[in-house]
Amino acid sequence: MKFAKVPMATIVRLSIYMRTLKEQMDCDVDVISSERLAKQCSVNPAQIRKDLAYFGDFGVRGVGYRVRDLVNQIRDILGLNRPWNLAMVGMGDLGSALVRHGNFIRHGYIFTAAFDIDPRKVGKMLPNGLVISHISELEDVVREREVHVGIIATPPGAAQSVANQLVLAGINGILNFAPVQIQVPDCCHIENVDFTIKLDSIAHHLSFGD
Amino acid sequence: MKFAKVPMATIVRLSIYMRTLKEQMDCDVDVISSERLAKQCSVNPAQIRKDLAYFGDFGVRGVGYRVRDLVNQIRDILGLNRPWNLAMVGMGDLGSALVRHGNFIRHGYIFTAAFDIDPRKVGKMLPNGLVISHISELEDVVREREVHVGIIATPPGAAQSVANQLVLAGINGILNFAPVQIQVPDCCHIENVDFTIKLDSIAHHLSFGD
DNA sequence: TGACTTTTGTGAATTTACTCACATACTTAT
DNA sequence: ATAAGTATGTGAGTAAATTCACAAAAGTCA
Repeated sequence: MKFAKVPMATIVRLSIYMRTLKEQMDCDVDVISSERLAKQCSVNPAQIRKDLAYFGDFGVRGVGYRVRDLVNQIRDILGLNRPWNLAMVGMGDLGSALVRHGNFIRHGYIFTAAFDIDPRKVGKMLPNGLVISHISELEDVVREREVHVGIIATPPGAAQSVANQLVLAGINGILNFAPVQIQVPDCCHIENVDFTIKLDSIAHHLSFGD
Repeated sequence: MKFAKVPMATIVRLSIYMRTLKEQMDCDVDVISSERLAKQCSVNPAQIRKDLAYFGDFGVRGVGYRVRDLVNQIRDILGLNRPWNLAMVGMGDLGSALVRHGNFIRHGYIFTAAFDIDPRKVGKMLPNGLVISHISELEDVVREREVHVGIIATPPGAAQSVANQLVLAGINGILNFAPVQIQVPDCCHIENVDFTIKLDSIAHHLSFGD
């Protein structure tokens, strides 16, 4: 195992590898080569081997990688071998859809809180049993329910203020769906999910080729 | 204006610059320096100047950039000076929320079609007047309504098949919300929106610091 | 007009990331 | 036991992206 600085891009790719490996597991594939995995993930085989080499020797020469073992290794590398509690802030169309979306559960993430500023929504129970809290209670509820990651799905204008409150409540990880650039202190890691930016890339591509 | 190869990352940043510049316009800011814009976008000022320099000289030395002009310039660079028609495939929770979401409209994108495989959903009219079509009609409807970009919000298992149909219908741009790696021919540009991957990055970060 | 301030545009330096190519190690078959 | 066949792990080479640092250009004010 080495201790060189790991590129951020490697971490992202590890997630992709894990997802693809899980699919393979479902198809009863026991062992996979970097070449085959690479094809499925649309990356270079050497890239995969190098990405994994940052963290140890997980393969068997002449054979490949044992799928189940590698999934577990990557799970450990990413820190997914423990529960992570999420809080959704902003229960509009998008926020509600995301909370209901099975994808978070499937990957081991659990919503333990949901907030909205609209008093009419507060108190309502979601299909998963979660009750919506008012945003004024954010700090208390976040601490009480040990929320690790805050998800922002508010209108753009409210996003920065919500982020501030989350940071104040001790949150160090934010997933932001609001289409604004949010400023957070260094202690807090923020990731943006911004589909209009992705659409813009597509528009550019359609307009001007590569 | 130069003709060097433009990094993909530059295109993504241009979207971010444009969004931030629009916010500034709303605050009646006429002129902005690369330094100030950089701070708001959390990038290096030289990065901004270099990104813009790929496409021309848009600034005034000693002054900065005229906000309104720069927004227009970036709009042209990204190919957003024309309408783009979208089709949503998969009208579950997420797909429905996205179609209702104001963010696409605000950026000039228009949904001209929506598809689902569930016969009970077909024929229903959405708030914006759009009627859901059955996925079997995808090719015809896509051509008829001149859809430019297909958005996939189906369950993972259906995503690849939907992508194939979209490509067959002549679509060259896909925005994929399904958490699977989709293979498309080179003629088609695909962007993935994958929030569990982003969450994994956050989990890693929370577990192991930087 | 000319000195001073500001901020762009950009070549050069640096940092970061990716790919190649091959020695190494493991399996299988004879 | 040995040779043949595969696929990993990695040093070296390549490519790409970012940041630095400063000359050039525009504005301001005496």
